[in-house]
Amino acid sequence: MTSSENSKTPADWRDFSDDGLNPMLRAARELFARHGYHATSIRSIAKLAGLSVPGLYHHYESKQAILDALVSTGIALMLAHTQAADRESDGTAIGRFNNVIDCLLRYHMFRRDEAFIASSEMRSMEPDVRRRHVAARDVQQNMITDIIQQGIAEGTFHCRHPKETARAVSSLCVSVSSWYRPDGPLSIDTIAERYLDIARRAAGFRD
Amino acid sequence: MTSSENSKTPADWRDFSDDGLNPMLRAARELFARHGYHATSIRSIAKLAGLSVPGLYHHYESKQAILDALVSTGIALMLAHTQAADRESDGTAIGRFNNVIDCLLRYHMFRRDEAFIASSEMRSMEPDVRRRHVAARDVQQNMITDIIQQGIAEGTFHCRHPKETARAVSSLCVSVSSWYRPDGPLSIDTIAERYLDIARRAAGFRD
Amino acid sequence: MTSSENSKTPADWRDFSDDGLNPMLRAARELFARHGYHATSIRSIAKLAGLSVPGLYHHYESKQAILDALVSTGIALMLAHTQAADRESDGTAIGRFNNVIDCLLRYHMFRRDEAFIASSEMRSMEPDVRRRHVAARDVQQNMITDIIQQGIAEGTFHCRHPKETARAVSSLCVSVSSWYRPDGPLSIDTIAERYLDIARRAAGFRD
Amino acid sequence: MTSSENSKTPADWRDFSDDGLNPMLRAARELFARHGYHATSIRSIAKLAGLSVPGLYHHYESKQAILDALVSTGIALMLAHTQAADRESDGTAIGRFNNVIDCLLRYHMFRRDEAFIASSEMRSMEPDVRRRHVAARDVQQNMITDIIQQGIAEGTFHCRHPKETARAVSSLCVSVSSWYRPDGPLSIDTIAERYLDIARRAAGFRD
DNA sequence: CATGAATGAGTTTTCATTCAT
DNA sequence: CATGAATGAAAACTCATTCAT
Repeated sequence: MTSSENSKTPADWRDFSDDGLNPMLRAARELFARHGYHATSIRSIAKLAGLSVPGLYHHYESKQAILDALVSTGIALMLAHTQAADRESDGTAIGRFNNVIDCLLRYHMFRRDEAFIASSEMRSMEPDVRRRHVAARDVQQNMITDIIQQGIAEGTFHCRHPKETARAVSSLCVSVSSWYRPDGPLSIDTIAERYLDIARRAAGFRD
Repeated sequence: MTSSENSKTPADWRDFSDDGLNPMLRAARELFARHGYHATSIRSIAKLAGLSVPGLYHHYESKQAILDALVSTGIALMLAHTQAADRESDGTAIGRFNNVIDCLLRYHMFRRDEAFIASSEMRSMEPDVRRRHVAARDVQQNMITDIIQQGIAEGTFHCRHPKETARAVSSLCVSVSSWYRPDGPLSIDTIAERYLDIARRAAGFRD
Repeated sequence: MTSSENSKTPADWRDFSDDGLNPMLRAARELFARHGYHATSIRSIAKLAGLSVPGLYHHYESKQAILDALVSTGIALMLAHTQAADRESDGTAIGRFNNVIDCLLRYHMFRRDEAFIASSEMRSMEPDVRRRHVAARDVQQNMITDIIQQGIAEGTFHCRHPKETARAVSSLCVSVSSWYRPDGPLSIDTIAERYLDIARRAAGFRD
Repeated sequence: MTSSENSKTPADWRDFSDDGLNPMLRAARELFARHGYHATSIRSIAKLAGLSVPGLYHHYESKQAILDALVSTGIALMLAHTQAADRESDGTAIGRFNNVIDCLLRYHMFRRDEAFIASSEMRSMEPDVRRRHVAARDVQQNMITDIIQQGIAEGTFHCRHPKETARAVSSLCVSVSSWYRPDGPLSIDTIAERYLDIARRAAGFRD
């Protein structure tokens, strides 16, 4: 249920090519993203995954467990990659910011569907599951707050409300997953570059 | 079904106090926002609205019609207010930007639930309904793009990609509706001020 | 609710031109004939009749009462006409047969819908209503049995089972209402002539 | 869902003893015949068949599908038997007529309910289903027309309008299903004999 | 008689889930 | 793991009918 790449350091934090999902989670991802959790039936997931309904239940004990697994892998992947991006930066606030936000933007494009589900189906999660994912998201947000605060201390970022700014920057990255289409006019590289620029300005960066 | 404030110029574009919704739409708003469209039953809407299921059907011919009515009034309200905010500005790019984004932020807090539903339940809308709302959202987005382009021409805004920037600014405002809580630590005025600041920087404003 | 022509002797037993139905019964007739009693809603009857639902209830206390009224008028009309046809015959078995069956065939074409409903919606009638209509149908059937028995006595009809034969002849007439269409290739006169011929032979008439 | 007897030549065209229907179709047959399609609920069918509503849906995808299956088997059975009866005749018009009409009469008594439903619920069938059954009925009618025309050519049948006559004869057989009761005073054999006699005369047979 | 609002009881259908094989 | 059968609960929606105005 968990691909090896998710748990520890990824070889390259810019690379999201192997999605490491089994056919069931892949099916669920497609359907949850297209129709939403509640509008997706277990039968349709099983069908798209190419197995029977009891076959699906053999792997996941409930529909909720599928959502959980899907979002868990997604968030773990996001954290592992952004943490690697952070570690591999030059350690300055702007270096960290560039790496982490670039990574976050890429994640929300390469893994558009997981990312979209993680943010749009919070309401559909049972309390426990929800709490875990909210906590994971907070870790991500704190990472950005921390970077901005470091930048303020270093004098390269100029903003008065690091927490609000971090949330705004985070929202910006997340929002990309709701409109990005692989067949759109701009490449992931181009979008990442432009949005990183916008994020940097939003955070009050001046060189 | 349509409050007088929605159709024409609102008396004060900063004022969203009268929601003008009937008990049925109010119930639907609460439930759609809390659980999502598909997780909300007609029964529960009727119950919360204080009438029977057929009583509800007497007013709205389907669940979809309720969603449509709710989102329609919401978007009409948003457009009417932001357009008033635009008209009542000093006409400079920064004046327009300040007014429109301030208005948009306030809308997404005062009418958090309608706004959230409008953005999160796009998938749940039938093609026709969806098309209408996508079109309305585009009008809003174009207004921001136009302002930013004017700012570039006037030399007060410095950004290379007005369309992307407008989308980012718009996303920022929308995202507020997904975390704002009336009982949170910051007032609407404070949040609006801080986010407007962030948005201005994101758009490359320099005075 | 009852047209004057139905109650007593009709001026001409061959003439079914004035249907004497009010708009409500006319609407019910069309809809019951096309979709069946249970598949027809009170709302659709009211709509087609051009009045409101409570308006319809002002005239008929229930959907069942509408069916009753419709079938009652139909059967009364049928009986009045066939009895007139019988009275106006020359009194011989063949004379009576010719008149009565001709009349019956015409009724089932001119009043195709009422006739069809009367036979197809027996199951939809409440016990009391049903009993009354079954009784009325029996009167009609007995009239034919009586004629055939007279014919046997007179030596013009040759059949061993007058009751079965009467039922067969009656069924033949009723069945016309299930396929006859005013815009079909044959005129009512032609069909009446041909079917009367068949009926006469079925009853064992020899001249 | 399909009994072996329906598809090909029945061992004995006079034998309709094995109805080959599963409990669901048997329940539907009873209820459709007694109350009509629209007055019968899926719940009542499931209950009479001894299973739950979703259990019923596991086998038939809709109420319409049940009607279709029921009428399809019925008509297939009728055609298979009458065609066998035709084949096993001596090939003369009167031999064919005797066999086919005898068979048809027996079918409409032994399978009174299916036969009655097939003719009374045409209106309740969706266009496609309806078309298929109308076509099947036409095959049956054409068989009779063909026999009568052969009889005219052979000089044993004397009638001027073979098509109308065939329809009348067919109607006669069908009508039996609407009044025959197994516990009535006459046996199937007796009724078949008497009605065949009437039908022969109606068709203008003279030996 | 029209209008508008309302409702209890019902409809067909689908859901997530289970279990025997 | 697949198949086939099954189910309680609930979904959206419609019905005939009523009543105040």
